[in-house]
Amino acid sequence: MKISRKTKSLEKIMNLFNNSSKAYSAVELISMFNSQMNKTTIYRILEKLQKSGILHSFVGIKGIKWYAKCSGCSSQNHFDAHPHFQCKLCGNLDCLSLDIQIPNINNRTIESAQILVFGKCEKC
Amino acid sequence: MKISRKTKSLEKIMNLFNNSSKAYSAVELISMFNSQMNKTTIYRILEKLQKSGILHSFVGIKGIKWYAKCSGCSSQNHFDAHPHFQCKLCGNLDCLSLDIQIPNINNRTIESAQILVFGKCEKC
DNA sequence: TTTCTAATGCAACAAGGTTGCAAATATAAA
DNA sequence: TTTATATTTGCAACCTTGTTGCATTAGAAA
Repeated sequence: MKISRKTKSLEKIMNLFNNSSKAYSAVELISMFNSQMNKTTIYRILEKLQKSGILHSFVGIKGIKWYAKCSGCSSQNHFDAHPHFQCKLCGNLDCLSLDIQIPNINNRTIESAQILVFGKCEKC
Repeated sequence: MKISRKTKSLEKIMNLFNNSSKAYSAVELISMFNSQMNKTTIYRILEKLQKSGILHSFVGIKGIKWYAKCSGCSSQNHFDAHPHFQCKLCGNLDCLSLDIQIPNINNRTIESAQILVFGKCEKC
C-alpha cells in the first residue's frame, strides 16, 4: 500500500515517530491527539503506515496495540524476531535491536516470533 | 491466593487443562462452557487459578487472553522466558519447554519476557 | 476552477473483559 | 441435622479498545 496524500493528520503522527525511537500505543496516541483528530482517523493512519512498511505493530501485555518505527522491514516481510522492551515502572516501550535466536522445534515450522521483554529502563 | 472451595465449575475447567498441554483462550472457554456456566464465572475462575499458581496467562496476537497450565512457576514468580507456540493455520496454541536466552541490555534490568512463536504445527 | 478520489468526522456498533448486587451454594460450627 | 457465615454464581449493566457505514471535506490533477 502506498501513501497517496500527505495530510496534516498523517504528518503529525509521522513527526512524532520520527522524533523518537519510542513505541506508542493506539490509546496513547488517541489521548495525545484527541483535540486535533478523530480516533477513527488515528486508527486508519496507523493501519496505513503499517501497511506501507513505515510502522510495525504488536500487542502489549494488556492486549492493546503498540506501534513503532520500522528499521529494515518491508511491507512484505514485516514480522521478525526483533524484540520490544517495556519498563515496568514508567510503562515506556521501545524497540531493541537485538537478534534473538529461536531454536528449531520438532515437527514445527517457525515463521516468526513476538518477543516482549520486561524490566527497568535506563531512567528508572 | 488459595483455592478455598472446589466447586463443580472450577473442577470442569481444571479437568480441561489437566487433560492436555494445550493453551485455551478465555473466548474459547466461554464458548465451550457457555451452557454450563456464566462468562463472569469463567473469568473469575481463571483469575483465581492464575493467582494460585496453577495457570499462567499471556496475551496472544489478537490481544485476547490465553491460559495454560504452569509447570514450575509459583504465585510469586509467575513470568519467565518460557515461550508459547501458535499455529498460523489451525490457531492452536501451546507451551514450549524451551529456554530462550535474552541477552543483557545496556542500562536496563531484565526481569521477564513474553515470547510468542508463530508457525505451522505438527498436524498442519 | 472543476473534477475525481482519498481522507475525515461522526455515530453506531462489536468484542473482550469488568463490576455491583442479589441469590444460591458450600463449609464450618452448634 | 440444622444454623450461621463466607464464598461462589448469574445477571445486567457497564467500560475500553477497536471497527464500520456513510455523508462531508479537502487535495491533486486537468
